[in-house]
Amino acid sequence: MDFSFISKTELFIGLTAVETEHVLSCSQAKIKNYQKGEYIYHSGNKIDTICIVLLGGVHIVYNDAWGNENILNRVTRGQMFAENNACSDEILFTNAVAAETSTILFLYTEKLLYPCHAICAYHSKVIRNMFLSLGTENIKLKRKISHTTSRSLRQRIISFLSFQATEQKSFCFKINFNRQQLADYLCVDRSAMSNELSKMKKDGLINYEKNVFWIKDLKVKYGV
Amino acid sequence: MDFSFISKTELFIGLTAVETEHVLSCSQAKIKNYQKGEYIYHSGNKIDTICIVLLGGVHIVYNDAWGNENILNRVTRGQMFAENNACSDEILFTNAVAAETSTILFLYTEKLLYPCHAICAYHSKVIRNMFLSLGTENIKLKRKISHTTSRSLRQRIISFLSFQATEQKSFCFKINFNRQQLADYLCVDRSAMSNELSKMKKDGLINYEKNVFWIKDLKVKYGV
DNA sequence: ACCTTTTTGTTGTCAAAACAACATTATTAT
DNA sequence: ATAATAATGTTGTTTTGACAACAAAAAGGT
Repeated sequence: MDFSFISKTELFIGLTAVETEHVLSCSQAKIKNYQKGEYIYHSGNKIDTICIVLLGGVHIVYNDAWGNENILNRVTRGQMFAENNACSDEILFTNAVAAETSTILFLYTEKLLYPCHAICAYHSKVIRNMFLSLGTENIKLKRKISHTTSRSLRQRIISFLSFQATEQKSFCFKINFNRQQLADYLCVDRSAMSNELSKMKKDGLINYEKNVFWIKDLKVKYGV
Repeated sequence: MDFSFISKTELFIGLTAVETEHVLSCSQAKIKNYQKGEYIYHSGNKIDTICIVLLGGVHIVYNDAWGNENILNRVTRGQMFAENNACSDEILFTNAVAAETSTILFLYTEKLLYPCHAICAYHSKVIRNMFLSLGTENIKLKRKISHTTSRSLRQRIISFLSFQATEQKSFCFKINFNRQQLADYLCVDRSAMSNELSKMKKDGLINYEKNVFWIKDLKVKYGV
């Protein structure tokens, strides 16, 4: 393992190669190789490791429930990914796919971020709480951004509903927003949104009754 | 200080009142009282403390460069605020104002989140890096959301330019996006944005030349 | 200097979505 | 049960901003 290189990445800045090696060994870091196209993680799952690209490149890919694909980001050598999910208990809403033959370093949050010698157990718990808080909030913010970047009202709704389906692991699910709250969340007008929902129902894309929604028309592939 | 209460807040979950007291004393936590309307922090500054509301309530307020005010959030008893800025080196883009007579607990990030006994100094550095990373990302995400929640193109531009002015502490500043990048960031069409910029120039709100912008006409309110 | 490519600005058209106003259906209280 | 209130759906009008197509200016290369 190239500790010198790793010690220059964002997470290990300030540590020497030797110190980095020490941390990695006591954190049970793991390395794995991926062929182009192989999945590193899948949307809908939870993870407990931070990932760093040692070789190659990774695409962070978003797939909605109707199968539309969108590459959100390309992560290259030295860059970290999945760190927010690794710090929270939220499910992933993207897939990570090797864009080419790649080597990925996996670091267990549990080992890496919570001091190994529990000298100051109180602090350790506070640190844990804080990471959980920041990580979780980050995920929620990213999710909101991903649901509101589309310029079209229908796409925003699709994005939101797709996530609900993923989260609840079912194409039939209940949402916790009322219409006004959902409109606010998606940054759109309530009546326009209601109208668009009607149209989507007419078009056979979805069905709903009150706050229960069904995603239909799934001839199109879903989530791989 | 009501350690029992504090031990039930997000940051101290899992700690007993006694453990919480221990952490707070070794973290040099400070308490301060505020009258209604007093500022707890100001937009444009940096902070090194996490804040928790012990009594009263706090408004997180956003002011754009033209003076329009917008209450983004109300933080009540037991809730934490400013934690992301405290974990990053980014400037605040909101003000925190006491909504009523309030008591605020200030916790130094430095003392609180980096273990007091430097038994495992390597880990300590990694933790620091990780907090910096998560906190900074958080701020950037929030900033983007705040610039894109407005439904109007002009308001989005105003929001973005206002922040630039705050960040660069000047009503004349250079932006690091080209037009296409800015449009992507604000989730709008480039040509529509260019057009709106022209109109804003005609309306005397701003002036610009290439990537240098001036905010003008600071008396006029907009978009009320 | 010249040509090529990229970036930015301008204009007109059109569709999408905001907005307004009201109808209908739930929900809650009395 | 009935009235009152809130939430949701529907329709028509108006406005905004996306989109397309092109012009002008700037940047980069030879």
